Amino acid sequence: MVSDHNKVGRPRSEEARAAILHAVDDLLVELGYSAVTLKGIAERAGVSRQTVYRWWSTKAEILLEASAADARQELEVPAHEDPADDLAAYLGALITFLTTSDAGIAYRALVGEAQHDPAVSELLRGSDPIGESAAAVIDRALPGDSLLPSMPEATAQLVGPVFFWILCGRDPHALDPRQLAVDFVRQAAHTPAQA
Amino acid sequence: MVSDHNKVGRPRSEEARAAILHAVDDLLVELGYSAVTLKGIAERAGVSRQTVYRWWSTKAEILLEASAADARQELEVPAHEDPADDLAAYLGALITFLTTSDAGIAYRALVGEAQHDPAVSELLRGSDPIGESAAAVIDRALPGDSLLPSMPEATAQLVGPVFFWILCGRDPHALDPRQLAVDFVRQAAHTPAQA
Amino acid sequence: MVSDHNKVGRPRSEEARAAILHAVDDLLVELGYSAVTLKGIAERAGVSRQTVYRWWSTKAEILLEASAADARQELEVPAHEDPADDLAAYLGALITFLTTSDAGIAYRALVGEAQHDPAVSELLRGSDPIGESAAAVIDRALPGDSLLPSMPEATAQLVGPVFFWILCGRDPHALDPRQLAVDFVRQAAHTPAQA
Amino acid sequence: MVSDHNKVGRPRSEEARAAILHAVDDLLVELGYSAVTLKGIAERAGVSRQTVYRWWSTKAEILLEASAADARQELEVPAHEDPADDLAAYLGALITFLTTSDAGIAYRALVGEAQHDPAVSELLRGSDPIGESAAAVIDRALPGDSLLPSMPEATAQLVGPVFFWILCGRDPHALDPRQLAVDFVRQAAHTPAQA
DNA sequence: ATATAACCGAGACGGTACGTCCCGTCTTAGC
DNA sequence: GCTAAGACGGGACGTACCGTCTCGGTTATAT
Repeated sequence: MVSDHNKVGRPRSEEARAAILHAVDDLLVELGYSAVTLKGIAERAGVSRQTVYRWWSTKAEILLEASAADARQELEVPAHEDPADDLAAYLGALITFLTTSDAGIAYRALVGEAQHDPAVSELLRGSDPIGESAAAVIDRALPGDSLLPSMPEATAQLVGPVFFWILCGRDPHALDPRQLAVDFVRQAAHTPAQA
Repeated sequence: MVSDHNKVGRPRSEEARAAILHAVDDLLVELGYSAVTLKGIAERAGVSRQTVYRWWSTKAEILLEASAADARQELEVPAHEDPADDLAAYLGALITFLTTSDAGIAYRALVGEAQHDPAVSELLRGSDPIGESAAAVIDRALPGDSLLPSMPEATAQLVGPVFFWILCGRDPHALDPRQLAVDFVRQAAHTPAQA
Repeated sequence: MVSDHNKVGRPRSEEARAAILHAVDDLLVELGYSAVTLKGIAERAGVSRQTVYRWWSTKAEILLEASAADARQELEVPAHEDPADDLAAYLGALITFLTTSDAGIAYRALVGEAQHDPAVSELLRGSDPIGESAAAVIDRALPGDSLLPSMPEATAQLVGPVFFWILCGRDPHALDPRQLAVDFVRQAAHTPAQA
Repeated sequence: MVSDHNKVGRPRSEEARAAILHAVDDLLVELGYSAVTLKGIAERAGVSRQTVYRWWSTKAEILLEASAADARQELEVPAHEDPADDLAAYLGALITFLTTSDAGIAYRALVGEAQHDPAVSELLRGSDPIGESAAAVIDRALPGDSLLPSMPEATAQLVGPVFFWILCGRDPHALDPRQLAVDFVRQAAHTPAQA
């Protein structure tokens, strides 16, 4: 099969899809999450409202699709030899992501919405750029470690402080990624195997 | 000063105030944050819409006033002799607060809204039950510690993992407060004094 | 052109339009002008409020559209041979219109509103059932008369007394259309041609 | 009796009364009838809302009290020898009153309101500056005339054309008071005595 | 002198309509 | 069958004014 549309009738407009994803990105930055409306997205994208509804149900879904790939990419950091350096670089990237990146603003908005709306919470559970990137970097920096059996908790211990700090609206410049990384390494090193 | 109203004109109705705060609490639990409306609050409270607007600007403000005292109270835990026990008990209370308490649901909704709305973020910065309670319990469990110079960061390290875990919608039963407390104590014990 | 809608998008609902016009008519008679509200019209018509606002700006506009055709029809009277009879029949119809007809009540309400609101005044100037019908009947009863150069003033002289009498709330049964018609004919007969 | 208040308790404040009457006059001219509110009157007068409600029920009542005396005075015109001159002078004053005088604007607003509200209609029937002034001037210009038995109708015939013309929003400069007066005199002269 | 009574201002109260915005759905015509 | 356009019923928004009420305070007469 050479095409995956329904084979009958007009195919889905790829231009419309892209226009919508760009529009939602732009509007989020310009107006903030709560001022983004499906009506506004459609108008900005030069697309009819029905076309948006045909492919997505909520603005959260559109936003997730528009930002997920960017998020994943922005949280990939080059490797460092020293584990603490590696983790510190990652935490620095995480701080930048959560505070200044468009995709990060989208991500925070989605986490925020998830606190009000179980559907968004479910959506997010299927797409967890922070958890995945943190697991990857821990695995790289501290390979073969006894942490692995409890990796999800370890990722929470790594990113949790930064996440809490920023979502509570504190000044991100007061955070010291290197210190956090060092603390994490020390703590992890002594964690006994969970056999 | 014994009364804080303007002393001229009809005094504010304490009944209306209480009815509104109760209504917003009830509605949050029944309908969820995004389905709570100022109109609905007024109707549930048996109060005119204007009376709500006279004293609050947004549902976030009402919700904060309705839940702040409860939150503070629910995050106070009895002391334990062993520092790790003390911190573990606190983290257990925090998990319960964030996942099952009405005030905790309100708090999560507010943190969520703060990601969309800078005004709510500002509001929350002035009322931080988790940060305050965490600082208090650290100070109690690890007194005179070298942590004190960087207490805000220390609180983030203590509560961050739990906060991240729950706000991302993961299963709270998978968390082990005791293990998190032990990790925190070990990490704190080796933190060098910050000159 | 066979249809006057924009030809793109869903066409205007003729049912909604008719329901609104009927509703405003009914409500005017039941409640009186000042108790008619756009909200009430929409509810009575079983229509959303926005649908009313989409097509009209004020209740005056709706009322005018709802009553103009009726007014015009009610002020057409069969011809009489004798000019005084013709004019008297017209004045009788005018009295009935202004005091008992639904369209007449609407018309009086609009003239009343025009005293408060220049927009309504402007609206009425573009739709003047009394002036037009009076001009027609004068032209029919006293054809080729020297009145024609000053027809608007002549119509005012014909209908003015009735109009004043009724709008000031006096008893319409005390009016004698025949006498007024005779007076008007005599006065008109002697009016010199206006060169 | 030297004072007509209840003789016990604080007497009515004459300053408040005057301030209210001035305020309603000013506001009518500045904003137009429909934008005049009891709230606005009270604020402009520097008076509490309750004080207004204590003495008047509606803005129509206040407006009537504020303008009736002025209306009566503005419609008194010096006598002329020639009856047609006398009536023409009166009609000129009437046109000026209805189109440019503050009291006349108030009067038109009240007549307008009377078309919506029977209470205002009743109110006006008890205070009819145009009818009274017209009757007086007819009696003066055409004394002992056979018109007297039907004076109310005669006043309607005199003022009706002007009243209709202006309330329908036509250009008052197009009116010729002298011509109207002449027509009225001719018509009246031939009216047979009403047995 | 001191009640008592009616007034006054200020301003909160429940209520209701305003006009606007967005929701999600629908009904067209056109491609 | 998808698309753009746009009307539809619905409902919350925040504001304004309604008429009423409850305060503290003022100014009279009547004891």
